[in-house]
Amino acid sequence: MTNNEIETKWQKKWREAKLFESNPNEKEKLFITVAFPYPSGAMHVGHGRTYTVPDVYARFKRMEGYNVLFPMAWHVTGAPVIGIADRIKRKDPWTLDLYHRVHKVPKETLPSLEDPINIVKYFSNEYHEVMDEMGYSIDWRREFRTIDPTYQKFIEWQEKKLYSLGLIEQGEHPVKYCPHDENPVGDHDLLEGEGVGVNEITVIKFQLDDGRYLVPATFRPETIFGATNVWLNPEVHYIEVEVKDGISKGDKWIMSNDAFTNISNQHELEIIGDVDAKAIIGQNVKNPLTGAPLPVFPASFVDAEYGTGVVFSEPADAPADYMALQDLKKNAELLEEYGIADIAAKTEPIPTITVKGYSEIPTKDVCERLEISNQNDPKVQDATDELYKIEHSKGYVHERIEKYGGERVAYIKDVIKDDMIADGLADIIYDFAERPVICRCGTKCVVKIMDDQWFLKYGDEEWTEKTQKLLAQETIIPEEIRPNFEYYLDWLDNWACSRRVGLGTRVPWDPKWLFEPLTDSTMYMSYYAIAKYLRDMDPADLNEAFFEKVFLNKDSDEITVPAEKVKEIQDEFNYWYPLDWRLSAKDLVGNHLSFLMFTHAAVYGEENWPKGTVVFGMGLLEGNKMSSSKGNVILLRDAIKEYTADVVRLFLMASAEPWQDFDWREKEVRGTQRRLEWFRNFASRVEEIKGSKLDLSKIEDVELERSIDKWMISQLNLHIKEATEALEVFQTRQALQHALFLLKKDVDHYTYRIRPLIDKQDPAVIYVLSTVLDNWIRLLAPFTPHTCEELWSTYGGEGFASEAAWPEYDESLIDGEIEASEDLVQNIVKDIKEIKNIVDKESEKVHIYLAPEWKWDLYRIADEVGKPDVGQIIGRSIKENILDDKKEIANAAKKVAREITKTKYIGKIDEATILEDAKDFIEEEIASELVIHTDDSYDPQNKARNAMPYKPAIFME
RNA sequence: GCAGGGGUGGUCGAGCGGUCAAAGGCACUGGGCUCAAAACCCAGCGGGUUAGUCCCUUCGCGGGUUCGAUUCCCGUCCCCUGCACCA
Repeated sequence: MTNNEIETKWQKKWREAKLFESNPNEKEKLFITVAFPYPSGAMHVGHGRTYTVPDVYARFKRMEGYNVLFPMAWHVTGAPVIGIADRIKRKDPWTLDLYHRVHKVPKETLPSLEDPINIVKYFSNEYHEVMDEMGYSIDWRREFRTIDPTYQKFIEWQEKKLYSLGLIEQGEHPVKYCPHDENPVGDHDLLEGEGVGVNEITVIKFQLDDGRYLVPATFRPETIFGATNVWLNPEVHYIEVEVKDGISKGDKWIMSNDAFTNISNQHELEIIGDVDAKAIIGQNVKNPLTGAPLPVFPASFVDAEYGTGVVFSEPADAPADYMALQDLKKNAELLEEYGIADIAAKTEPIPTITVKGYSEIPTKDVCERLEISNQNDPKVQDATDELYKIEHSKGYVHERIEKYGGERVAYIKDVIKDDMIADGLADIIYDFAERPVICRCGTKCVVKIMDDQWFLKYGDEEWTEKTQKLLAQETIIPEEIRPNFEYYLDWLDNWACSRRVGLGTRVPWDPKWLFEPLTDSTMYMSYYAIAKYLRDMDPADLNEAFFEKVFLNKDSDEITVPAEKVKEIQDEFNYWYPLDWRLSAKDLVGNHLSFLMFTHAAVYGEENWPKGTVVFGMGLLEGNKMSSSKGNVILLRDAIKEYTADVVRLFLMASAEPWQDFDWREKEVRGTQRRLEWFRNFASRVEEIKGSKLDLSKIEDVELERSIDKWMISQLNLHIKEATEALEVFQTRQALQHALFLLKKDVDHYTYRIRPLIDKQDPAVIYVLSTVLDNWIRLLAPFTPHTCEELWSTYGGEGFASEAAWPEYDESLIDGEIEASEDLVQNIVKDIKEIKNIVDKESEKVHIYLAPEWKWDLYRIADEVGKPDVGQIIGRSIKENILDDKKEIANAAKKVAREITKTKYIGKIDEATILEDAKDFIEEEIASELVIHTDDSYDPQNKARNAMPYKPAIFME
């Protein structure tokens, strides 16, 4: 049988034994969940890590005696698959290639993915299979998809609950939007413009004499006091529109045709007709705040696509305006064409913002310093950035300006904006911070205002406070990210929770909307707890009254389910809740994980608040970020075929802690594979050494005499202890460091040490190795369950390894003296070898001298003093009279003072016995005869006085 | 910009007041096993020096606290992640 076949065999046995179907019982429960996948593509090794961590923990806890529930389901809600299906339907080559080549969907299956439902079905089925192939200990009876009718009933209840608590309200919101798809778009829907923000821009209304408005858009409403003119670009197509809604209703605005495309998604606008920019240039508009007449001038830097395509000029603080004004004054042809020579000559920057380190006209300083030549010079952007930043943070409104003069820019700009809006002098539009923003369908995106959007009020103060309380009582792993959570909970504002397009559950009180995916996934752990009942029930029975009773114990006569059934379901919920651990990736801290906390805080009492959250890092592939869309992934299924599930699991758990980024490097994976192979070989070697059938359930007890045997048992217990403690807090890497790598090192050392006994069927060796193996199989069972089951059954373990008891360590067997003993032996060997290396002549006999009693006293005293204080050490030693020769004491004390900070003092050890015990080994290692002296009766070269505790003196003859 | 995290040897990555020239892996070097290779085992892996020693340099950079700092404090430079309507 190949290793892959062995794995399949055990998966089948587990399934047949219903090993992971968890029902309430008298044991202590443990409920662990991990963010369920959105199955829009194949599972890769990055996902593998995400789901292996909870599995390892679940298996570990099961072995510790807990009744563990580890469920799984499919988050199929949302819009992305709609877009994917659409692109497959349109035969978009990039998408087809991605799904065929990267996600490995067979060619003949591809056409069926034109239906979004089939995409999520196809991949959730695949996920399920691959999770089985990975050996996950999931209770599949609780599997569901988020569009199952029963789940939708649950979501309806949940959201109505929040609605009734006043935590959902209606409002308006700007979103990135694709006019072609008629749907808001997220970053992953974009061809270009990922991460581009949406900015709010103030539109200031400058009225022409005929009553129409030029409507420049600006980030800097405070510079309105320095406005000298308005710019239009004669090359741009302008139109006149009538505003049909909002605070500017009835206004007639002039803007660029390109701007209209965007703004018409935010305001209801009616096109009146084209406008000839040339006819307006030269006319005057009125500064809405000061009433001053301002001329309209031509400028080429004006971008038709940005804002409104109209710009007001503030040459004192906007470098582009300053340069455009300079350019205009020099351009006789233009001045003549529009008959604006006189007025242009009179137009000068007006000091408006004062900022330390700059003159009254900061643009002049900057443009001259950067040697900007004209308005289309790319350096204009640098100048603008510099001034915007410095004036925003350190600028003040000029003293000459009434009402706002002397105020900080950062503070007053919003005041000025709000004042103008209140007075009907300004309005708001939204635009992208950068362009272009292009949808995957190829259409340019716009900013649209969704005005009957539903919001979850995560900005609500009381709710936030309660959620902070929930967070405070949770265990967060790693603890360092707690401040992140605290920050996010406060920062989160109202969340648009409804969508028009996608898969999902309809808003019960406003069915044209669907709940978006981050909203219908905040409480499903509750659903898991009872899912095994609901799957066979009639959705019609799952009314609000039912859920209120099950989750919140509220009685009602509207419950249609038989009372005893309700009771059973309710009991199960109460058994599993609260959730013990929630696991999810780092990038969900600011939304999903926080939302989960909000929802639980709102709906449940403290007794049902989640108790712990674990946050994951990302996956790298040979040092590069893993990404399906870039094709830079290894599919989990391929990895299993290549290396087996156990190797994949082991590598993922050993290469990094869960919250760190791991790096899938083939070379290291191969190394892991060899390590596991070594472990299997070790098991068979133990049987070989025993010389007869190995039965781990019947290991014969042996009283250990040799130090090295005790040492091995001590190390075993130490590693069990360390691994257990690490695993308790999800440190899978640290746990494996002990449970596999360091233990292996020690076993290597042990077998090396006892190698002359290896084929002598020494009872102690057999006992030690059998005991190691017995514990070791169980220690690794959570990580490499298939291999461990196989070894367990081969070598006589009882029942499933998955159900065996987690190894217990015996603190009393972890023996510092034994450790020190072995160190002593190793150091002697090392020292002798080193001396042999330096002195090139061969020696037949090596004498070693042990430290006399009084030096041990000295060491003890130094340890009591605790710091390298030679005076104090000598003083105390003399007082205790450890030796008559005070000079000797002083000499040794100096040495000890230095040593004491480098050695751990564990008390006196019986060096003579230890060395005698290891004499054969040492002699073989040094290839000489060894003579151990406890006194200096034979000491021709006077070496004995060098002896110190833990460090005998050496004389080579 | 705001917030959070981080800079360790050829490399990945532990350590977070003394036991640290710094765990473990990988790479590399020497040795064993073998006809040979892989695997496996032993040893070395900053520099110099030595009867097992000691010295110098080193944990981004510069200061400080301490008998003692990779570990604590201050400053400084650099890097990564998140900043939303999206799974």
